[in-house]
Formats: sequence, C-alpha cells, structure tokens
Amino acid sequence: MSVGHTAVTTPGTAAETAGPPPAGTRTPGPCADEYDDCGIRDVLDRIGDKWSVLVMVELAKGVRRFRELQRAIPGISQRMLTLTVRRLERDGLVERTVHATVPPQVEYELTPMGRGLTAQLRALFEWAGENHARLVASRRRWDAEHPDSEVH
Amino acid sequence: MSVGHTAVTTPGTAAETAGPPPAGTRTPGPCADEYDDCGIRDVLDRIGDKWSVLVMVELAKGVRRFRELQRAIPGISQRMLTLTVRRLERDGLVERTVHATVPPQVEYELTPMGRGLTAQLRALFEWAGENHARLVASRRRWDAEHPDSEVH
DNA sequence: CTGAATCCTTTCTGATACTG
DNA sequence: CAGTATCAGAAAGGATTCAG
Repeated sequence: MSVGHTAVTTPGTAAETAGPPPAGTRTPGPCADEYDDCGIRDVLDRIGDKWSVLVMVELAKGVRRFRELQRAIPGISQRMLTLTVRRLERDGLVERTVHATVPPQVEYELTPMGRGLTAQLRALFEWAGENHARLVASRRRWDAEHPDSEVH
Repeated sequence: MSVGHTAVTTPGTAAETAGPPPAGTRTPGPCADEYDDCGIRDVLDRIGDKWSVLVMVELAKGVRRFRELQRAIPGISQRMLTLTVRRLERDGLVERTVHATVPPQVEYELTPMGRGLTAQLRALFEWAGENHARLVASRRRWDAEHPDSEVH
C-alpha cells in the first residue's frame, strides 16, 4: 500500500467545511478519535507490505546475515530483501551491522523497538491461526455466490 | 501488496498434500515454525491495504451506511470504499444489509469475526501510539544520513 | 443513495545484469 | 557475500461517467 503513505491527494478540495480530521495529509492534531491515525498508518504500511513481517519473524529467531534471510524466506528476491531490510532499518526496527571482512558480512537483528512490534504482532498471528479457516470458508462461499467478480 | 495474495508465483499447485494451510503456495508443510504463514498473509493483505482498517475502525463504532462511511473516512473514493467493503464482506468480517427502500439504503456492520479482528488490532494501535514518535525520529535520522536514497 | 464500468497514473515487484 | 542499477510487467488507487 503506501502510495507515498498519504491518503488524500487533492490539496484544495479536501477539507473545506472543516471537521475533526482536516485531512490535509493526515490528522494534524493528536489522534482524531481513539486512534484513527496515531501513526497507525505508518505501522500498517510497514507490516502490510509483502515481506517485512516475514523478515521480522525470521529475525525474531536471532541475528541473521543477508543470505541467511534470503534462504529462510522462500520467494523473496535479492532486490526486495534489500529494500525490506533498508526500510526496517530506517524505521528503527532493525539494526544492520557491517563486518569489514573479506567476503562482506552483514548482520541484521531486531532492535528493542522491533522486538516490541513483533510482540504485538503475535496477537494478530494467533487470531489469524484461529480464524483463517473461517475466513477462507467465507471467501469460498462468497466467490461461489458471485461467480463473476473482480473483487479479489 | 497482495499480488493475488500469495507470495511465490506458482498458480496451479494448490492443495496437493493437503494440510491446514493449503495456501496458494508458501511454506510447504503446515506452519513452518510458530506461525510463518497460518493464514497470516491473508490477514495482512486485508489490514495492510489502504482503507480496510479505517473502515473497520469506523464500523467498530456502530452500524454505518455507505455515505456515512465515506464521510467518516476523508479521502476515500467511492470506488475504493465499494471495493473495500466488498472484500471485507467476502472475508466474513463485515455484513452488508440492503433495505429495499426508495432511495437505496445499505447498512454495514462488523460481524463477530470482524469485531474479533478489530480487538486484536487494538494492541497494534496502542503500540503505534506509543512508538510512532520514535519511529518517525528514526526515519528522519536515517533520511538525513542517506540524502540520496529511494528507499521510501 | 449506492453502486458498476472505464480510463489513466502511480507504485510495487521481480528478473536480470553488474560491482566491490 | 552483499549489494546496486535497470527495466518491464502487474497491481493498486483515483477520477470520472453512467445507472438502478
């Protein structure tokens, strides 16, 4: 997702009548309601991408080198792994350590903040594990009732 | 994200050996480690998109009509709201009720499963609220140290 | 009001080739 | 090993138009 990580595009037409969330870019003041934003968007953009969670899950097991990560995450390309760890590093969730050895050796590990996030994700993982079957069933049912639909 | 909601490409090869997470592809056997997959991908694909969470958060406050949702979520286009609620409905997270009145009236509300998911998301919201400032700070620092970078 | 259908632009990913 | 640089295809998102 992301899209530059800002929702509203139109600069003018947006907030006119004024309301709780002026939505120029995102809620300017503190969280509109109980949360609404609160930076949840930044977090969702990170965990919502294709590989970040998998990388964090792997790093939750311990320090890993670039190649180790790639081998541990089937399907990820070198390019995407690089981008993913860079973004995680940028957000302060992962720390990158370069050892100036002959064959370059770079190690990645979760920062305290990164560990904090993965801890919060567990609740989500558990829920997913418990409800995935139901979700898939619902999905199949819906697809059966709506043969021709692009909503996938 | 998403990409057909399965990471590794291979299309056909669905459930062959049969197992808890037939998953389009991903981890061969059941959940590799503690989670890895377990359907977490489906969940992340849903909450990771641009609007689903905002819609669920709004619906967590009560039943809402289409226009009410759109007004409550600044920036969302009619098209995206339609797609978002449809996908949530497909996954069994939201229920759609059509009232055959003169001006069409359609109401949306979270299903028990939908409420269950939003409950799990609160942990994430709280974490985001507590760590967003730190994350943004880290981001600014990183950007300052890497003037020319596309990793955004 | 509640959508469905189009068209078009932006963003994301993956494949490939090259480098210190 | 650990990246960087390109490039092309795929997918997501937005604006607009039309309809029940």
